[in-house]
Amino acid sequence: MNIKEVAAQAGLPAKTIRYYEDIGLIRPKRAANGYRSFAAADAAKLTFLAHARGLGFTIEDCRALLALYEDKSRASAEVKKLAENHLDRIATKIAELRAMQATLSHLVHACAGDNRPDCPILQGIAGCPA
Amino acid sequence: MNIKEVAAQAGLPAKTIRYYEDIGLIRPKRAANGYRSFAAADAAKLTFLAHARGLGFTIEDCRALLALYEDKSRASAEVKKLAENHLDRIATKIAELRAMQATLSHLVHACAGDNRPDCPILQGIAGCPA
DNA sequence: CTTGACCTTCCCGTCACGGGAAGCCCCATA
DNA sequence: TATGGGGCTTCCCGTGACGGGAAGGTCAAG
Repeated sequence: MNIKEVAAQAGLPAKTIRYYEDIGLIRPKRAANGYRSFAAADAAKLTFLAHARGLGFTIEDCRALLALYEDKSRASAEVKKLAENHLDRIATKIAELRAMQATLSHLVHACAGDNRPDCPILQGIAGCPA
Repeated sequence: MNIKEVAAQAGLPAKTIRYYEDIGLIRPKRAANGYRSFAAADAAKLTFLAHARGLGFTIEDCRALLALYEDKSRASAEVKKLAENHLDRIATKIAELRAMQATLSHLVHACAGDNRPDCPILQGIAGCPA
């Protein structure tokens, strides 16, 4: 399987797959002409990576998850810890965004948005610490 | 006012202030010894920038907002448009994070987290497209 | 034989800075 | 006066996770 086909299967750009090889997440074999030759196991790893990245895990998290995925004897407690830490990060990020959203939508609501030069949004940004 | 003092006032690292000068957001004068010399107007701009960045605006948004802030004759409609676009981006980002959160917390809930080697989280990542 | 699609490596650009080196400058204290 | 310790300057590299694009090899079809 060449790179384009595995890319379509995994739902990743070819560039990303080359990058994943660069940083050691996958190790596809090479054909005689130098082309990467992906086995079914490579495709499965790439699909796994695509999903894990889609869930927002960092590359280093993905590296750890992939190692746990490959090593069937590992306990699931480690996986759960990684996932729970990531859930914490997601929750924190959502809270930050919601704070921004609250402040900003308040300012937008106070702004008439007409041709008057004085704008409550600008004044809010200038004066309000968040 | 030297850089450290204005940094404390604006709530920004000195490095960030130098960077903002590099990319043309501010233009502080220079003292005879080459030190940056910040006037009150510079401090106000930096405070404005710190708040706008705190609300999640990109640097280029901040550049536009700063121009509008400086140019008192501009209409507030432009500001409102920028802010509303940013609110859209925030809402989109929150939605993405919430989708990740939903999927992942579902998987975590299904995982006993004990010493058994088969982990629903790993299987979920391997099999589920998001 | 040529064309066009595919593949390769390599290098630079992204965004918004942070770290750290090398080297002035200024003030206070011994 | 020497010296020490900050503070200031510029400059360059690194971050995360790739994307764009150049230069060039390879393959299948017509």
